[in-house]
Amino acid sequence: MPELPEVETVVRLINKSIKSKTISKLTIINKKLRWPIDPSLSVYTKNKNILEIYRRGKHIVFKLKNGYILIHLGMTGIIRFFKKTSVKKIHKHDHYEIELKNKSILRYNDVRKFGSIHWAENIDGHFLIKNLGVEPLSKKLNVSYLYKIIKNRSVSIKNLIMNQNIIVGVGNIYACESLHISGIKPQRKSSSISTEELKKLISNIKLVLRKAIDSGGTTLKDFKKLDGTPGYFEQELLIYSKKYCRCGESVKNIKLGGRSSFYCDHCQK
DNA sequence: ACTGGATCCTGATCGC
DNA sequence: TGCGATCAGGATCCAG
Repeated sequence: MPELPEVETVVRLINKSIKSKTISKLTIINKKLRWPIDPSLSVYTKNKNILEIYRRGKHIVFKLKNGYILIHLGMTGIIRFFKKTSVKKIHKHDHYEIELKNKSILRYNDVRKFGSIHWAENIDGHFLIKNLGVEPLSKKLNVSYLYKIIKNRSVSIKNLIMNQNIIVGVGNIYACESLHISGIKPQRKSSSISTEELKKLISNIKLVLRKAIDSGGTTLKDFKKLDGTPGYFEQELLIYSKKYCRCGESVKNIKLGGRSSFYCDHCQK
């Protein structure tokens, strides 16, 4: 489910929803995730104040006084928010929950178990964070930064912009969309991209992500619901999962790095 | 150092 | 209707 805009939306909604800033307890329901959940998380977070909740790449970060909770949603991670009094039943794929002082609860559910939760005393040194690339919506993503990287790379440009060590937050859908709008075929070798094309690509990555955040903000209101299978940005997609391009040409779907890659032979060079 | 492919897991959907 | 194959918005690990 989650690329940068979805994670950003979830973070904003959590910030908006939670009234109490104190964690009363963190309970592990099923520790089997991408990495087994460290039981110490419950100890470190008990009765701690939340100083800040923010996003880094596709990670959700809870900053506490004594360290950080790092949450990744994987493919199918969902965070539900509810009052303790209204919900008690544990659902099949629930993995942990964070209870706040005022009895509201954030509960994590993940069908495919590709998500994760970690404790980090020092976030910058954490193995999931330390090698992350630049935030795409920041000024750090610019032509000179990316040109230095692409000029010596033979990997496809789509896989390159999805590489979290280079740019964070861009996943399969938004990679396809950005390349489509930029008129670039996803399978092109990174080194073959001209500076003109790169300039276009960078500004379109930013554009697509911003638009998706905007629409996520208005349509993802029901993220509390477990069945909140998101359809938010879907209506705005131009190429991902489409049969036909706007130009009328049928859309091609090839595998790159094992992922479906949609493009239009006519509109993308 | 870089690259493509296999891999983790469950459930929905597709084709026969 | 049933059943196996395929696919899913992620990212790590591993061999070459």
